Amino acid sequence: MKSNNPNVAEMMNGFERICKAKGLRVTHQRTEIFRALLKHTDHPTTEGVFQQVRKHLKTISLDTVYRTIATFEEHGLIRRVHQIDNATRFDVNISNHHHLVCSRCNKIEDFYWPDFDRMKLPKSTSHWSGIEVKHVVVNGLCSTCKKKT
Amino acid sequence: MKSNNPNVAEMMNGFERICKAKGLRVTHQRTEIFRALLKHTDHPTTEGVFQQVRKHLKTISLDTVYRTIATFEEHGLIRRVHQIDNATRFDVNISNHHHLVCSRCNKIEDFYWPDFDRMKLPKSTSHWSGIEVKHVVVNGLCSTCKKKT
DNA sequence: TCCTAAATAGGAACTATTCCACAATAAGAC
DNA sequence: GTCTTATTGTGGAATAGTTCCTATTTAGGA
Repeated sequence: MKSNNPNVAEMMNGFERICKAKGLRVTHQRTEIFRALLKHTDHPTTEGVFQQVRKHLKTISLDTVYRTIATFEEHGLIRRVHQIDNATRFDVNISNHHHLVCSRCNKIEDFYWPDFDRMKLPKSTSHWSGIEVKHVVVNGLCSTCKKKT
Repeated sequence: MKSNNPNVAEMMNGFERICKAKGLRVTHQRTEIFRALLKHTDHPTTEGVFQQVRKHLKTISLDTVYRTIATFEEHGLIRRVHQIDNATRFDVNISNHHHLVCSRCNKIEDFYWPDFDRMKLPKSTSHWSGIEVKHVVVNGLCSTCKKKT
């Protein structure tokens, strides 16, 4: 069983179904953008997706890719990779710790998890080397935002 | 024992020591920037650090903060919070999975870790709610970069 | 105290991203 | 097939985060 890419055709069907269910028009552009995202599981940048899609749809505009990706994100079809906003953030705390990130206000809170720290990575990661840090990121609502709900 | 902020004065001494050991000049600016980072454990942005430092050092330039932070990062004094580069990246893979990030080429590879997925978060995170995703990020060298070493 | 390489200030430049307005297009309901 | 309306292309302009450039300043060794 291929884990990453079980069946592009099937996923594309799913995509159409979801679009219709959400009242999103299934346009050529959206289809191609989604297909590009399915095909390139290496977490491309928006620019990268644009380059890919342009191979099939010469007239696509970068703005459309941005807009479409934002739409997909809103509807939970894709997710942005562990990034909070566009600003780089820093950490003086070099000790082993992990992060809770508030989905609403972007606040980051540290937490400790020794049970996790003791765990060994699965075998499937052994082709990588020089692993210094393993780090858990959890998304949720911080106590302040929770109250405001 | 206060875990985050054991003793600012002591940390500042450590800071000077490390700078000297590494041949870094202990400038006013660096000192203030490091102090600001120690004081604000909420993972500020560079802009945030700049604002803080400016309270004490009116003439500091934003660029200095950027350069200094980069220097600190190079020398392992601080660490950037789970972010790869400035481009937003996406993920169609909504299933539970985790990321290996190459410290050299920024490649992201997915891996699976069911043992981790089954774990329950520690009690210290229970004041947060609506936690949908917990996600491991591992930094290391991908097999391609490993060969080039 | 003097000297020199390292570091800084300030502003310009660059990059990723978003926004805009409006005409042209095309999806999907009928 | 027709109609309505969401979506797209265009191209430029705005924004935000970050980096670059150069003249000037300064830390720290001699």
